[in-house]
Order: sequence, then structure tokens, then C-alpha cells
Amino acid sequence: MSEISAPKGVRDILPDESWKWDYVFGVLRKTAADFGFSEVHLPIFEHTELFSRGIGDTTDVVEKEMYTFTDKGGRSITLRPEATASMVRSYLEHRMGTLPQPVKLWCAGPMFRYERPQKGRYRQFWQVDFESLGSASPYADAEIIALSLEAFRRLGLSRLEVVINSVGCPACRPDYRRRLTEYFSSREGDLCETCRDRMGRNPLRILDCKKESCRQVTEDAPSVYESLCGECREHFDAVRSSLDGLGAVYRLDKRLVRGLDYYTKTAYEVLSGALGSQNAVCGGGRYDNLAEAIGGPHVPGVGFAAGVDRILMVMEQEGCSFGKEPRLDVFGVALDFRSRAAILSVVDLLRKNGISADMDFNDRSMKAQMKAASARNARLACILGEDELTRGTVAVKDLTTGEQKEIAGEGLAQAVKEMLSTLKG
RNA sequence: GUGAGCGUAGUUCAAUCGGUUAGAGCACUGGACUGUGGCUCCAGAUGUUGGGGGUUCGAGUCCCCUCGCUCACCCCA
Repeated sequence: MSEISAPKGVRDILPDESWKWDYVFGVLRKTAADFGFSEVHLPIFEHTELFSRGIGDTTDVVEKEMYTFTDKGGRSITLRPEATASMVRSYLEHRMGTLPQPVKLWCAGPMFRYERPQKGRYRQFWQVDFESLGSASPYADAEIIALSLEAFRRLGLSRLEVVINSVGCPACRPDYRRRLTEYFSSREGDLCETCRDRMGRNPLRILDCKKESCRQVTEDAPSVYESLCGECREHFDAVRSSLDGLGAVYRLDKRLVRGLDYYTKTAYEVLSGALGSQNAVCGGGRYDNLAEAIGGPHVPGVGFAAGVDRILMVMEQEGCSFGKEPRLDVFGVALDFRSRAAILSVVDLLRKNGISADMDFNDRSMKAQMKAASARNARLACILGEDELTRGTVAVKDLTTGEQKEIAGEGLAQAVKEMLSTLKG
């Protein structure tokens, strides 16, 4: 169509949608505060090595999905593909280890991944990210999961499924890995090509292959639970019993492994039945080795990221409420050349009194201005003509009922406020 | 990166087997209604049929290339 267009995989959030985003962020902000999380604003680009070391060199995200470039100072810079690594970097850089632990932070903003776009997947997408840093307690895990579920509940999402798993720790994962490799070797012929490739690199990933043939093989694969070390097993049991205590409904899924290297112990995802193929609305878990991986001291942490684009999509699909759409209070209408100059002052006066007001700037007919007032869905029209000018008044019309009254100029702001408050809605 | 489907006005869609000047609803602008919106009626504006090449007397329609969009795989939010 037009040669003017945004790059592939990115999009504009226009006014008919942006107010809904405001609503969602408002709910999330309040939920964060209720759970004791403070907001931080982080940069959207970082040194490339933060991600390559933190997320893992062999992950898909780092191998082929990063927006990486060299800046004018010769540094390798990457547009963040996720926020957790930045969060931990910020914690370390600002010595938050000296604060009372855990430090609970959240942030919101765009993430970038070079992928082929499809439904629910963009190259720039928004996430809200919650991280609880400095505590190894299973209750921190449970709190994080509970927080994500409460946020979704408040937004009105219903068709959700929570799946959790434990991916072990450096003490027990090698053993599990060995047992998996052993098992898959015996069934190698039944695996797909990519899974055979995964055997050497990361056999855990075979578990979440969606091919039917591979799923049959993984059905009988050794379970993580038998391989978990005492500490991991205890931790996982504690997370589950606290979730039970909170009344959270979840499903254990031994196939859930997640794509980032830094996860230890708890891994979880929240899936929506209202989405298509890209149905994860939130994902997270514990990452006790991430801080060390990026060159810091040992700092345990747990957190999750939720996709805002997908949340909006699910809400739309499920018919959730977005609160009320912001509405213009007053539209100023002028009859002729003289009143046009005066109506600007009227609009200005209203604005300075906290009343939202707008007017026509194209010298259009009164009828056209009234039409514009309706099109803008204004509550009231303030009309000015010769008669009003000589009398020093303004005609105020309720655009819902059609009632109109004439109000003296001095009392206008007050009178409009009163009319708006009785309208309400 | 791989596969499939689709590209006609701002938008949703028409256009016979390949046939003459590419149409309609909605939206937009103006008017009927020279001081009042929503309803009604009338009028108007808007297209490189995504782009390029080919076949043909003739292409929106068929073929090739390309770009874009969409969905799926991979992976994830």
C-alpha cells in the first residue's frame, strides 16, 4: 500500500487502544504496591555481554534473536530482550545488597527480539517485570506466583492455566541431565531431527518439543523429581504447599523447562486458553545463579515477566472491562468571526479549572462544530454567538439530554463543574 | 531461518470465462437546516488494483520475481 510504514514486527498503539493500556498499567501498579514492590525505570539497551553471560550463550534468545549493534564508541550494545538481567545488574551496581532483603522491584517497558512476527508475537513488545532479589526462601517463590495470579484476577482474566516445575540446581541438574541423555540415547530413533541435535547440547529442551513423536518418547522419560537433590526437593515441596495454602490452582508439568539458562529450582508459566499458538501470558521462576553469572556475588532471586500485548489481547478476547474511556468534558462552539475569538478564552478558562475542553480550529459552520462535538463524544457544548456576547453569557448544552441553559460568564467554570458532576458517567 | 495463505478507496468488501470508464456500504467533507449534534435525504472527494516483468488484441483477474501482511513451525511475553 503506502511506502511509509513502520518496520516489520513493530506497531503503533493508537488512541483507541492507548487508554486501555493506561488502565492495565494502573491495575498492575496498584497490585505491585499492594505486594510491596517498588517501581524502577531501566535502560532499554545494555552491554551485549550482560545478556550473553546472563541468559546463556546457547539459548535461542542470545543466539539469534538479539538486536545487537556497535555504537560510535565501538561498544557492543544490545536492545534488551528481557528485563531480569538488567534488574539484577541494577541491584548489583547500586549495592542493593546493603538494603533489607529481599529487595522487591518491578518495571515496565518494551523488549526487543528479532523473530518472525505472528499472532501475539512482536519484535518490540511490552513486559511488566517483577523481581524479588536477595531471598532464597520458597515463600518468595510463592509470593511471586501469587502476585502474578492476583494481577490477572484483578484484570479479569479467567481462562488461565498455571503450570509449575522444578529444574533443579547445579548440584542435581548434571545428574538429571545424564539420566535424560542415557534415556534419549536408547530412544534416539524415535526423536525428531532437532531433538537429536539437542541431545548433545541441552537434553532438557527435548522435554518441551511439541512434535507428537517426541512427546511419546518424553512420556516415559525419567522425571526430575527423582533426581532433585534434598535441598531442591524440599524447596519445591515448600513452594507447592504454600501455593496450596493460598488456594492457588496449578498443574505440575515435568516438561516445563523454559528457554533461559539462568533458571534454578522453580520454573512456572501462566497460559491463556484465549490465545492462539503464542499462549504464554507470563513466565518466570527462580534464578539463584544469575548474579554470579554476570560477575557479581551470590544473590538468589525469583521473579516473572508478563507480556502486556498478550494481556490486552486476552482481555479483549474475554470481553474484560477496561474501566471507562476518558471523555471530553466540553466542546466550544462559536457562531461567527467575533465569537470565535471569544470561545478560545472560554475553552482556556475551563482548562485552567481542570475541565477538559476543546474546540474547532477550521472556521467551520456552527452545524459542523456541533457535529464535531458529538463525534468527540463531549458531554457538554459551550456555545457562543452574538446574543451571548452582548449579554456576557455562554449557552451550555447537555449533549446527552439536549437541554440547554444560559450561564453568566463569571460563574461559568463553577456551573460547568456542577453540571459535569451531576451528569457522572 | 522454514512452510502455507492473502494483497482492490481511510476501512469492510464487490467486479461473470481474461473484455470496454474498477463499484458499493461505513467513515469523511459540504448542503437541505444563512444560531444547534445524533435521525433522514442530496451532493462531493478519494485508487500507481502493493511494486516490477511476462503472456495476450485486451490483465484487478493468468505466469514469474519482489515487497508487505497474516497464520503456523522454531522459541517465547
